[in-house]
Amino acid sequence: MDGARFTRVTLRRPDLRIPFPRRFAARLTGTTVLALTRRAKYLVAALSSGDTLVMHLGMSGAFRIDRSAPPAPDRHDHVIFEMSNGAVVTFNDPRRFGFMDLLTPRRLAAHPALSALGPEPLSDAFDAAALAGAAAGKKTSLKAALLDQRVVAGLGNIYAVEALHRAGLSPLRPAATIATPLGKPRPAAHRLSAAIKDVLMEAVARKRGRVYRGQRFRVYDREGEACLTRGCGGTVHRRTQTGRSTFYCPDCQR
DNA sequence: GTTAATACCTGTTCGC
DNA sequence: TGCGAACAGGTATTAA
Repeated sequence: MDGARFTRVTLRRPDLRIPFPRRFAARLTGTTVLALTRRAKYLVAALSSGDTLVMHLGMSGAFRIDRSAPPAPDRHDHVIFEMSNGAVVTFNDPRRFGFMDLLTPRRLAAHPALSALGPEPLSDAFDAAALAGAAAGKKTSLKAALLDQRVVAGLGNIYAVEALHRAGLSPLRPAATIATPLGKPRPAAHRLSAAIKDVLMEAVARKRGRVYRGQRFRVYDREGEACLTRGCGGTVHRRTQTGRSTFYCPDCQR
């Protein structure tokens, strides 16, 4: 998409999860994509107009790229970008949990979610020290801290649960317990930061990110089943934390 | 300032 | 079989 220009933008409804900004299509049309990047779970397109197109797939969103005439849109094709290079980019989102926004430089800099994002989990900037520093002093649970995008960017419920299980850490323990009073990493912070990287790298390698149900995890969605930790013999439990399902083994996750 | 709870949305699954 | 309730996800918003 880099270098391509929006020749036509079609909105097939006025909103996704939230309304499109005013004059969305008009402000995009004629601008060129200077760079397309990702930050946390956001897709970010820097535009020749100076604005920034921010896109989020929610949980069921997907882009389809057609190099020739696209098929007739179905009822979940919500946005159609026709590009100067001939590509037609269609955003499809059955559950409509995604969203798009078009930010001026001023609004981008002041964006409360984007500007406060923590480090990318697969980057060198994310390690035990960074994790411990972010968790130190927090009053919330370790699980809730992992879902806080200011602590680590882009981790979702399933992989937070999987990483805690792999690290042998209880999701219920206070986040601050992985750090010393001075914010230095305890052994738990080393195990957890490594587990997060492992879980994400394996997920990327599998390239099956769209399949949630039916996919087998080590602990997620396995309530009542045997814990898979070697030599554990425990049973997977389930509970709700901050409105999201947590799966864990009380025997091997401390 | 921090943390928790709610709203948003609809395809799928579950229980009666 | 059919129907309605519950559920899942991430973030913006509101409340505590």
